[in-house]
Amino acid sequence: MQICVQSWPAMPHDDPLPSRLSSDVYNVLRRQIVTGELRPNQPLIELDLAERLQVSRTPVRECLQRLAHAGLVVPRKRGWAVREFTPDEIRQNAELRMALEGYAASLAAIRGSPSDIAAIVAIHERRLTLRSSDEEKRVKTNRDFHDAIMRASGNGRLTDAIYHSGQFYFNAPIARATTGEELKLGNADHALIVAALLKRDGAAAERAMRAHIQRTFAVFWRVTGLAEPLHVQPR
Amino acid sequence: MQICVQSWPAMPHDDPLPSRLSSDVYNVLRRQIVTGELRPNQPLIELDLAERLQVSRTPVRECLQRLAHAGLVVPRKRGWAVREFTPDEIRQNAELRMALEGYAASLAAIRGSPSDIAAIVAIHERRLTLRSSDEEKRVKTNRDFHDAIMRASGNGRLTDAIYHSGQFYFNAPIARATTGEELKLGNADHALIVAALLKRDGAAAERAMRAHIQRTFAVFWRVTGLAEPLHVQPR
DNA sequence: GAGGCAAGGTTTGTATGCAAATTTGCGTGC
DNA sequence: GCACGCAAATTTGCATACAAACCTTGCCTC
Repeated sequence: MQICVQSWPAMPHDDPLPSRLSSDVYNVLRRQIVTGELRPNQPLIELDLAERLQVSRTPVRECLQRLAHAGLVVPRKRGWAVREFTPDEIRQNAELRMALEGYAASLAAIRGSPSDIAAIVAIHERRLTLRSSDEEKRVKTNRDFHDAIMRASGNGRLTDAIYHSGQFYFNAPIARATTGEELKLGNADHALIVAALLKRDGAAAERAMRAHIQRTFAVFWRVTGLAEPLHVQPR
Repeated sequence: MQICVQSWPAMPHDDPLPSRLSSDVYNVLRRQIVTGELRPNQPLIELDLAERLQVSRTPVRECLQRLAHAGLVVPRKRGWAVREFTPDEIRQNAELRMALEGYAASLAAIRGSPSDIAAIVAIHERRLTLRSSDEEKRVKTNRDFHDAIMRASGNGRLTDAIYHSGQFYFNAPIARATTGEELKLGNADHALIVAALLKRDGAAAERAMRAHIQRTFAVFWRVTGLAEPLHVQPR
């Protein structure tokens, strides 16, 4: 087969099983769902997908099972369709991220090794020197920053869950928005998080991370023009 | 086919796709993994499973994809094996639950409807009247209690994530152990959570829930005889 | 002209076929 | 007795086959 893996915006949690076709199919379909190339509620016809990707139905079906488990695809009476995310579900996901990344930040502050913390600080400082025009680098260092904190938490399950939740931001037109303005605003928030980490103050780190994610999503609603659901602010 | 669905301890998040064979297979295999009937690291031979369950390899393969995505099964160079959970991974999962259920409790306190809260209180009080010998009812009301809080959080994504994480507690011999002593200690913890919910104090509810889960796992280590990993206490 | 029924075409859900790749077992040589 | 290597037997990964369920469409009837 010749699944055309053109270069695309790096995405977290690509899931390559050791040399298995269904894994390539998974990554391609996930990207197409997540970027909106496959529209919400669009029915997914196995044979169509198989022909487009030059594989048989078998890997496609296996991949659909995983997408369904990931929550990106929903079962219909017959077959599958791309899941549609309502604004409320996006809010719910933001809250999920606040729970997970907030806790990760708290663990990082408490038990991250000195070199873990140093790595986070380094990423933060590198980020401060970026020219505002270099969007790609900003996206990357932002991800690096959050990744480094997760890693410092010393909890792989938590990290997995965060990656998982990350699959939900991107649904058209979310991808563009979350990589756009949000990133310009982040530095002040990041500085607060870094300060808490350096003080080894878990509670402060958790608060700062939650506030950061919440602010990010406030931007998101504005940029996308979606109506912000009520109760984004839990406390 | 005649997958023998004998009565088993109720498990969260049975995942029945609308009338699909692979879904029954999924629930059976998940249970067998989680109860230890299928041992950690045991290779899963497709044809074996298919014959045991009286289905063909196709639904088995699809089900394995979902189990892999759930993290209960890991890919080998060739085929799959039951994932082995180390004590450290179990600790990580406990922390994940603390993050998720703690946040759910906080949301429930802040925005749960009066009837949501009343339902939680009712479950708690029913639970107080149970005879300690009635183990099955205790297990059930415990689950009801946690479920009701999740529901009161008004966040389905969070709820899903909690259910998901729930798949990991039970690995032999966990299931039996968690129905024993833990439950006796639970009532006092539950009372603290209920009090915070009634006061609509999100931060207190979150603290109480985290402490409850942590205590549960402290019991777990003792009962199972596994070595408790360091750093269970994050603050 | 509208509604219902039926027939045909899709599309799925499951089963099976086939070749490749890995593992197992045995024999041989050291 | 141990190690190495070759061959046979599993067992997978992918493809395809087949029947049942479903949807569409067109025709017939009222």
